[in-house]
Amino acid sequence: MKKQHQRPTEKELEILSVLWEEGPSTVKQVHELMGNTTGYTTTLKIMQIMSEKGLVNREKEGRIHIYSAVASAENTGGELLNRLKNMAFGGSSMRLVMGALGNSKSSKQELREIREYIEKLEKGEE
Amino acid sequence: MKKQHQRPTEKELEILSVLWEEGPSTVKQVHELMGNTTGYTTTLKIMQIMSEKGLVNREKEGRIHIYSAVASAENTGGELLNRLKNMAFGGSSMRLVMGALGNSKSSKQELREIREYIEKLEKGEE
DNA sequence: ATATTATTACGAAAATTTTCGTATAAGGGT
DNA sequence: ACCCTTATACGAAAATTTTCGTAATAATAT
Repeated sequence: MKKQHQRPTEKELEILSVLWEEGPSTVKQVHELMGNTTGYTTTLKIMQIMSEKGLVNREKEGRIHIYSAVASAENTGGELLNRLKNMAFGGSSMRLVMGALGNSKSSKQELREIREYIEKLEKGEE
Repeated sequence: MKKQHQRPTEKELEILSVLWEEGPSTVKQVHELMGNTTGYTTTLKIMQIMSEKGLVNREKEGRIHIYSAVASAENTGGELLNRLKNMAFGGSSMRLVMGALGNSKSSKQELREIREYIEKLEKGEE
């Protein structure tokens, strides 16, 4: 049995990012959305590898393949966040949130939504 | 002039993590805190490379070297968070915070602190 | 002074990731 | 049928990162 949950590499994360945003896509679509910065076969190859690793699913549709992310952005992102929390913020959610909101100035609107979300969490847990 | 702000690699981040936590340290200290999972010279080598890259400072203290992180955990972590926000959460701070607080259950105490921090942000910005 | 130990320097092997070139195959158009 | 375009397969080069072995050097102990 293959090892589950391996961390995506840099390029793999880029590709996952497109798949999360766009939903199931062909190599061509992904490649174009990444800005054609590398050769087509490079994107293809990495997506093939991702398929072998189990990071993406692959459906044959006629003569082309449609790829889709196996893990959700929330799950994969959550794991990466968790790791980053431990690496850079001493495991503190507080410090991580400060790091996330401190630099990039968020809109008042956005801040209110986040606060409301946290209030909901506070009520939810006893 | 060297390119500023290059992203640390996996291992480099591990080492930075120790330096942020412990403050300026020797190779030996870092190596032990990382759990001796690889040879001593591996840790040494990577720290030397980090020094060349400008990721760490290096002070000669007698015959040993003391390394310290150049960028703060907040800065480096903030950049990585930003990248992750774009890659996995469509650039939304809201979704990122949800990802951070959603999985790992935070204490009421922690949640209150975070909420108060956000309230402060909300007041601070016009 | 000599041996032992601790620390750094350095080069290069090993492992991983990224990139590309070329070949093969399938469709579509003429 | 024949050519042209599009898509995949595959191997291997190139680039990057990680790991280690060995040597040099300085301090410490005997």
